[in-house]
Amino acid sequence: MADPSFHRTTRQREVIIEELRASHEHPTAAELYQSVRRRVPNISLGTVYRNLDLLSQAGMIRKLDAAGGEARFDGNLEPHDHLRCVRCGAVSDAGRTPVALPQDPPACGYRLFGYRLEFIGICPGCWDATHLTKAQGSTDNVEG
Amino acid sequence: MADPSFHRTTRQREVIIEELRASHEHPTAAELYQSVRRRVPNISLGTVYRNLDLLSQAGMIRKLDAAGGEARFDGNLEPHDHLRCVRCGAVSDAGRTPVALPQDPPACGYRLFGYRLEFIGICPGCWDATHLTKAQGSTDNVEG
DNA sequence: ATGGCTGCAAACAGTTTGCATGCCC
DNA sequence: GGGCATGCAAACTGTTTGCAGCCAT
Repeated sequence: MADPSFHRTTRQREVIIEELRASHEHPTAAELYQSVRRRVPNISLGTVYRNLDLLSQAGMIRKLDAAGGEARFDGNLEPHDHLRCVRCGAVSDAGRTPVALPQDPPACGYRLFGYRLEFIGICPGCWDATHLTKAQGSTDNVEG
Repeated sequence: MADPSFHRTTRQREVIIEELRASHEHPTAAELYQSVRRRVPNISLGTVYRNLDLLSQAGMIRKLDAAGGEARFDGNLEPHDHLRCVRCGAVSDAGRTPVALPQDPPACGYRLFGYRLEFIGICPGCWDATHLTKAQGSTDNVEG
């Protein structure tokens, strides 16, 4: 968990990066595992996790948050924001909305170097589902 | 997980809300469990989880994300942003930085109703630790 | 009294880790 | 050849859930 300086180039690692870069769906570790498995059939889930961890610490991929649930990963390093569906947890890309870092943090004392902006809403699929069937209202509380 | 209309008033529930409202530290479920336990000694962790879930679905508290790790909870319903320490995971309050919701979502089709803004950085404590001892560089990748 | 709520503990899901072996440098 | 990386599986952590009894309404 410490010095991330030197890394070997293994087939597993290459394919993991490729698949993640190719996907725009912000896959979970398990999802990525499935797609990588098609090209490296006997890769193990543990290896996927180990590499995702390594790569995100090396700054080669981004790790997204998810409350209690599964982490999602993003191969797109361009600064950009996300749209998250409160209903199904899907994450879509959005452009970058510029936000100025707080310059005069009264007493926060934090060294800031970035921000994470996520728009909260309901994705088209879930919206339709809700408005066709009289669906249930399981909308975990939203911040905003 | 559905109809959040009617809830009873139990001592456990009251204390959970009170402790959460009183804390400005965005405690995890386990941390909250500890502080509630001082007033309701034989409450169970399961009850804490059940209530946190209920309350957040009722909109009475906020549930914060945490990648892979523990969820944190916020009793402050005022719209506000957060400062998150990449090193230790601590979460502090920040004011509200106004951000306009994307008005012309080209093809996103999302129904948006809020956003979540988190400034990423290193908290005073971790910063000091890093600069006193030649600490390790475990900085999970940051978004922004 | 009635059914939502609780404590307890077992079950789960996602993630991490130890170990022996394999393969990149 | 040396040591990082892998596959496998067990271990862990955080969270959820089934059940029998309790208590607010």
